[in-house]
Amino acid sequence: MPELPEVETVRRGLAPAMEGVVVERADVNRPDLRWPFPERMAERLTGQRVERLRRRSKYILADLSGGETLLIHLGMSGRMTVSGDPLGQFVHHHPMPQKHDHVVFHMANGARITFNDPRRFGAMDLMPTATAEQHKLLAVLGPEPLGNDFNETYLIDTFRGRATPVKTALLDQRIVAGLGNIYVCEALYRARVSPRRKAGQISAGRVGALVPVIRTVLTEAIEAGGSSLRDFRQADGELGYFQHSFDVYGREGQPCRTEGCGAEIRRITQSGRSTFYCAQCQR
DNA sequence: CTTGAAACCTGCATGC
DNA sequence: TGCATGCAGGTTTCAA
Repeated sequence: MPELPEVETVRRGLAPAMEGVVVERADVNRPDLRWPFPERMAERLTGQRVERLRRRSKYILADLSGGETLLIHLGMSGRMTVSGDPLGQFVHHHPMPQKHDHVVFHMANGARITFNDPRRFGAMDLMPTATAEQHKLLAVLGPEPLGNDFNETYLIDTFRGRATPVKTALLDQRIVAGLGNIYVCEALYRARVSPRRKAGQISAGRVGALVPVIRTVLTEAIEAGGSSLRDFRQADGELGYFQHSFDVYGREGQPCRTEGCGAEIRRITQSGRSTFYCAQCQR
């Protein structure tokens, strides 16, 4: 499910309940998600204070007082829920345990963080904070799309000579880390670039123009997530999933919203994923 | 090297 | 009602 904006929203929602707070207990209800949990994970978390919650791409990183960092990935269906926060920012009491509640963190401030993931494509791992960036899963990632290393020059250079469709290229986390199927479709629509176009075949000017569009699409989504954070505090405490208004994603057969267009949004399959676009506007 | 397909797993909507 | 099919916001691993 979650792309960069959703993961950032989860991080921001978890922060007030977790940062500076000791993990009193961790319930690990099964041996693995996508991979086995790290050795003695529950014990290694117990008694640790969460110093800081960070995000890298779609990963949440919790730096712990003992020098280790907990890495969390939500996969396709991972969800985090906060309950019982004593400040009353979240749901007051704890919900009934649900199917697929795989890990539960009991915080010393009374907050309870529940990780639920039906498909179990998510992951957790522990590593030394000092070398976190060298973790196998993080080392292969390209630049953050909202960071300075992701710029016009970089993208033009990286696309040069590539035969792969631009849609597939932007989905490649080694090129830019954090975009997923929804926001790639939305960004290409806004940039009026056809998802079928080969990355290396697009003019430098149009490739460069993708950079600010990607930034805008992600930033707007993060802001929408921020609004949802304020709203759901008295709701169910689930973080990260908020009301989206997409221009193309999931709108197959519906009219293009571009002024004076109205063509039907199409769905095609590219490297096994659905792509939504307007064949009229995107060239 | 690049590119594409398969694999991991459950749930839900749709159609017969 | 059951059952089969196809789809889902991700990423690694393997094959070509």
